[in-house]
Amino acid sequence: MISSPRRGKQLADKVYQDIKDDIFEFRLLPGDRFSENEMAQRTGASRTPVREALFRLEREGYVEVSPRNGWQVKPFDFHYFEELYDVRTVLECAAVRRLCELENLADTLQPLMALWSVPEDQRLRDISGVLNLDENFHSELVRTAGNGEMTRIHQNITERLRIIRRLDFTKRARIDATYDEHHAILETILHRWVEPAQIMLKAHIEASRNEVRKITLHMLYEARRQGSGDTGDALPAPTSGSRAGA
Amino acid sequence: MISSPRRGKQLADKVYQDIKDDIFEFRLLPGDRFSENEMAQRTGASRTPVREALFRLEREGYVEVSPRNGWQVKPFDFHYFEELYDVRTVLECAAVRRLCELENLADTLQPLMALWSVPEDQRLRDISGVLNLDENFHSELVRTAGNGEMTRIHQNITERLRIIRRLDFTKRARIDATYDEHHAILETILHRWVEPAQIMLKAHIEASRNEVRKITLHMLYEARRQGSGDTGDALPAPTSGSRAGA
DNA sequence: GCATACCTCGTTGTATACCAGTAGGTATGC
DNA sequence: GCATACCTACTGGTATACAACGAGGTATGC
Repeated sequence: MISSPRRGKQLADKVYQDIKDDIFEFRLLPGDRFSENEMAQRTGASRTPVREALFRLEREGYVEVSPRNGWQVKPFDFHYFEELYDVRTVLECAAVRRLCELENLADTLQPLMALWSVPEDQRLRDISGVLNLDENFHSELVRTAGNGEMTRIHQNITERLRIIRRLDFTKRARIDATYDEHHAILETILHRWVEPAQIMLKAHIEASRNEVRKITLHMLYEARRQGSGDTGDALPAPTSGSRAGA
Repeated sequence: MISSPRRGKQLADKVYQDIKDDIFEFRLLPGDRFSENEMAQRTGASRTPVREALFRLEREGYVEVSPRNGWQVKPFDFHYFEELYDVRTVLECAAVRRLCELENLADTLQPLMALWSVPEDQRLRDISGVLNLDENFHSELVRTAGNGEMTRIHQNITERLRIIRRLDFTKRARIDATYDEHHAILETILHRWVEPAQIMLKAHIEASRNEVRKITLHMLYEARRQGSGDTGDALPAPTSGSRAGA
């Protein structure tokens, strides 16, 4: 059994994924500071693979380094998330246009169609499952459009938004809406109605985005309530108890 | 005199820039292979900063590594460049739409307008100068639209396309056209005519892209003429004399 | 009590030493 | 002559040692 075609960087990759998971699971909180040595101990690796992992995470916008002063998990920047949503919308609308111009549209869209036209009683009900499915829908929409670079960029944005979409605590109410909207969007694309499909997609993303805005306001309120007032649009680590080590 | 606010990673940054320049100036040719030790000698640094630089270049798509088999400059992949052009067009068209919806449009666009409505006798004539200006026009168009993330992504794409746009040997014939088209696009945006402006912009990019296509065909022809026939869409290092070291 | 200067400790940045795996040449058996 | 198996040299991956720099605490002068 060949485990993977490229064996190199096993540790660095593992450390990268570990830290990223820690951030996504909020074991590392936005604002938390740590040093390379701490992280090396925490992950059991040496500084070299840790640094490589951190540099990748830095480029992807999850952490930042001050030259001789340690690292920190980037505080939430909601303005930045808003911008990401905008770019995401632009890319997906472009994908829709491209899809509508495809020759073998029906065949291409068939797999997605199958996923999203299941009868009501066979729909997934659990939140995280639907969240995954939803993410997959949008990714596939772009991927199916056929531009690899656009797919890569969209994937990157999706991942960066995931941390905040995971907070979407009111999602349960929107599960059925999600199924219906996705199905409707696909149908519209199948009819090659470009503008209507784009409008529907925009509205769909906007809905999800409004959830995020609610969370934003809630978190800002919480942060202001218990913290000092100097946190404009950033959410600091709530207490000093959220140490990275241990 | 404070040379720079962040002093860290001086060597790694320098090495990164050096290698990138080598690639852009074709001192390192697409397909060239090299090891980390060679590159360390070549740049005078140790492997650590060299590796950091290479990882960055890898993520940006300029080089690739095979685990225990050395690095190589990524061969030209014209399909990939085509995709980048597509994404670029999508982003810039979105920027145009956003610009047309701006409140203080005239003020915002004023600097660009000043640059591109100079009388004929004051226009730049040298190729590389106009190339820079042209790149700047498109970057500013996006930046002015106000989405930082979109700007960042667009900037990244622009840089990746630069290596091939530098080959645009027929540009001289298009200098006047470039000035005229940029000016016209700006005027159209000022009138808030979204679709016309987008169409003009698309056509403008398409023209530049056709130059690239010509180069593509030419280079493929050259590569096939002197190399073996197994290079589908990749351009290998022409001869074994293009060694990285020395 | 306060400001300032110094010193220490911890941080990242860089260099080097060590490890593991692979490609490719070479020798050997047929 | 050919195929196969081994062996070596070189690769990137990882760990560690060393250097330079900065923040922050502490002591000292006022």
